[in-house]
Amino acid sequence: MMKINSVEKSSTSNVGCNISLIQEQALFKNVPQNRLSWLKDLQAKQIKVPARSTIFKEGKPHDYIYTLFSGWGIIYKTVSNNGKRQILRFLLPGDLIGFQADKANVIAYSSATVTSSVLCAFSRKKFHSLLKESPELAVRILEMECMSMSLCQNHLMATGRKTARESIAFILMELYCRVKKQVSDSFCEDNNSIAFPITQEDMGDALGLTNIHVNRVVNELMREKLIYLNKKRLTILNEKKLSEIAEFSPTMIEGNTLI
Amino acid sequence: MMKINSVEKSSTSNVGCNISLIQEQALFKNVPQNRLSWLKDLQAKQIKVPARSTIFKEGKPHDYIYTLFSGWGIIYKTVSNNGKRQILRFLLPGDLIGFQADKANVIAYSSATVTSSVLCAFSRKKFHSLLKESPELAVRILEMECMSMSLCQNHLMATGRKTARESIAFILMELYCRVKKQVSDSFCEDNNSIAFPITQEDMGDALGLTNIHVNRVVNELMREKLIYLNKKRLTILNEKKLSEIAEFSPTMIEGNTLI
DNA sequence: CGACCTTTTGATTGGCGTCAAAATCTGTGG
DNA sequence: CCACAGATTTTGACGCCAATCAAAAGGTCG
Repeated sequence: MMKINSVEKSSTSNVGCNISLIQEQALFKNVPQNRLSWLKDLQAKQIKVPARSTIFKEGKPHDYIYTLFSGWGIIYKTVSNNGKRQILRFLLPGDLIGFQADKANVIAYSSATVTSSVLCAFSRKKFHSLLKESPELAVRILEMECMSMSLCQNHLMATGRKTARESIAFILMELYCRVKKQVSDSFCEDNNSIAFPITQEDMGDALGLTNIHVNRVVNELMREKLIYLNKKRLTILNEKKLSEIAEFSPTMIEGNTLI
Repeated sequence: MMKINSVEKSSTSNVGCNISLIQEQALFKNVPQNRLSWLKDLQAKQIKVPARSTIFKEGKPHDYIYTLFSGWGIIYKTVSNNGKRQILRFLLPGDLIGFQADKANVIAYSSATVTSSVLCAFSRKKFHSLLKESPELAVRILEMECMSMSLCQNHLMATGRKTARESIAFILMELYCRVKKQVSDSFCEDNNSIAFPITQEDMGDALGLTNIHVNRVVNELMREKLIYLNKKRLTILNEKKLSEIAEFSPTMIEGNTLI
């Protein structure tokens, strides 16, 4: 599995606040137009970040929260006594990054990009003060955090009580469906296929397995003609069978609206 | 590990709405007095439930959400092809139960009591409509869900990337500190000791281990004089050493206030 | 083209599961 | 208050899934 080795580069090109840009974000789906004027104060900035670079590090204070505009990312924690990495979640466009933090703005996990990505950064302080003013925003964040919680619980279930074969089938189906739902770019115009930029080592670090064992299982699934995975592209050849092995259902990634 | 076997009993004694009772709840910590009048509409009911009984079942619609007044509980999921159980979280007094649900009020996990317990039930529908009216409540729920998310992420880290010894040390420390923080009854007046009603099978089902292996590791920790676990009581004999093994820090269970 | 990722294959090891059964604890009813 | 049934803990023998170690092959990008 991946041991600690962090890349520290980030080319930031600030674009300033742009309401129409902000409105596109899943985050502000239910916030009424007249409430969006508040967002000027957030001084949102667009940031372009290269692949495999750190967004923030666990244990350090960090004054921004982000939404992912384009690209893939991860949040993860590191076991300090042996350097092993646990990926907590794969981030896709529209996802919120780094909302949870303690009183000193310290985040308990790290975040990094997988592909080159575009982030939208918000001041945490201003974001928090906005929560008071806009119940819609608070509820919207709550909806998103509930979705993240479900992902985390299913992930825990896979890691704790499923075999390598079952849990690998599970994240493949989960990521496939999340991409189909959240991303609508040229990468996924094929019918049963998505761009799949994560490595087998990433998959192992998400599921508590080694890249070597992930490789053996992935090849087994390919020999059985359930999937085809090659050159950063995943094709689901037998969605029904794979879902059965995984005990995956698309309802698992449907969010809920609270208001 | 525990395979599916559910007890279905619940002696409900409704007490009706009681504002002073509601105010005591962690849930309403920051909600101003004048906003609490809304809560009359929630028609909160107190329910006394015996040990080891089901509160709700995964996959079924359920119209109430709860706070745990007294006692211990769990939320869990079941792998349907083999009946294995994954405990997602141990519930302690003050915890919110069953907030996440889909559009049809279906909850993705089950909940059960460990000890005999007192719950406070709220109508989900009325609770949701209250979210609109009271930003304080929405933010308070958000704070609680962020805390739950942290617990889930640490739990995933333990299950995915820690050894049995490390992850068992971890949940012992986590539960010990959570009880010390959340519970202030006669059960925990001893200095390094708490009432600890869960079985070794429960611990295994939380960490993806068998009760047999949990037993071997627990006895190893006892031989090393790090803990003493007997008759549903846990004593931490060497908190420093145990925390090191677990990579546990009390900051992990400190929540944050957003407003 | 060369350095570094990432994937792949093989051999071996070990942590934890499985199976089986005894010992101990706990709660309940007579 | 004791007796008994079921739950929980404990012990031992054995097996297997996935880790580890090692190294080659294939990809990717500056």
